[in-house]
Amino acid sequence: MANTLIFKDIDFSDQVSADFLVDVSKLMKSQELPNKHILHSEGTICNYFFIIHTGLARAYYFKDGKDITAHFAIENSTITAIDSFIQRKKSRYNIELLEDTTLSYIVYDDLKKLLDDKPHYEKYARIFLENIYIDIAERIEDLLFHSAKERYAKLIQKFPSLLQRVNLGHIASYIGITQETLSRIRSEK
Amino acid sequence: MANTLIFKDIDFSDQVSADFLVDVSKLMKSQELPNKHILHSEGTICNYFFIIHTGLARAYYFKDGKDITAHFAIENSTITAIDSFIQRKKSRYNIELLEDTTLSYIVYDDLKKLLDDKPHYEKYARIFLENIYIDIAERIEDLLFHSAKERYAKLIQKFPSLLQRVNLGHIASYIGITQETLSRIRSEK
DNA sequence: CGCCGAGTTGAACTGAATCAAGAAACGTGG
DNA sequence: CCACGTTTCTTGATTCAGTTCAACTCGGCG
Repeated sequence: MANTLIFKDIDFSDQVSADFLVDVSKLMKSQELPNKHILHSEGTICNYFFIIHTGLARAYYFKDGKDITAHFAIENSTITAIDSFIQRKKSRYNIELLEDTTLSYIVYDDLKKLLDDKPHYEKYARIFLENIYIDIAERIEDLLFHSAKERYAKLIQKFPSLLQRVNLGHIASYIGITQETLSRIRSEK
Repeated sequence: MANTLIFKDIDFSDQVSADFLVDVSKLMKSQELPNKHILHSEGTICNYFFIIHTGLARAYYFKDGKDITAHFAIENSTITAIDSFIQRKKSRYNIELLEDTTLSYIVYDDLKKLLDDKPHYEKYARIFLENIYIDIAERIEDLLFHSAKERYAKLIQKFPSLLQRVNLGHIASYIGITQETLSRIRSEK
């Protein structure tokens, strides 16, 4: 059943009750969208929480004119303009598809209503946030203590397919280095 | 009333209902503890969530033998070994007091029981995590795009008192630079 | 008085950025 | 299916921020 896979990427589904999955599923809509499709544009409030079933998306923003990737979402991963989705204010992120993609999404107001109606579901929102918090804390340590080469190696280990599917420039900005440096790292091994 | 200040540091109290604060307060215990007191030691599971009323604490860990500060908690701030408190596994963090401190704490099991008994309180746990997530995401951007000098300036702006109260070595490791570099930054202005 | 932790300063080194120029791959229209 | 322009990737030379290692200063405090 596809629903049980919804949160696979965040090791979440095993912590979620069946009734929650059923209720969420009812609110979710599916779509197939082509490569390069824009899921969200900066400067607007993001009202969608996306789950990628097949394909690939990335969240990015512009820093001093440079395109910086903040997040990749591969199969069975989630993506949203998290700043905006949480804080209900204009987002600095854009989200685009990097491949033809099938995805589901839930609308913020529907999710909010569900959580208001069934407050015991808040627990799962909490667990989701706990998980992404632990993830992001790991990334900080990565940036503080690992060299460009190590960060690249870790990324590829975690998402082996990314290298074949994504521009080097996007990977480079994701791990906080320039494309030239990434190119050199790749060539030396 | 002290309770309404509990979560001041995370801009949280305005989002919390009075009944939640009352219930939490009942579970909290207060203590006065001296400078250098160890609140938590690495390798153990952390069962406490601390709120600093007066004084100062820091969470730190050892990386290649070096003492790295991960978090400071000043007045009205919260601190715990977040990895352990969330995941219920041994922590890599130590938490120590840097000044004589008065604090309150809540025990994990009590908090869990409260959330189980009154699931609608989960909402506040969620909001707390949303807030610290946004904070930590900001720190990532800081590390990616700001120079040592800029990171130092931002920290001092955010916590002006820290400079007078904390060793330079702790501040340096918190912003991801060596003590020598921090010393040079400080001398040049 | 002498020690000790904390902070400073200097010199050499290094990982990665920047700038610039080519090479390869890609896709779009004829 | 080829040709051409655009985007992506590589390579080289130079520069720079920050590290490392080492020595030195300063202010307390037993």
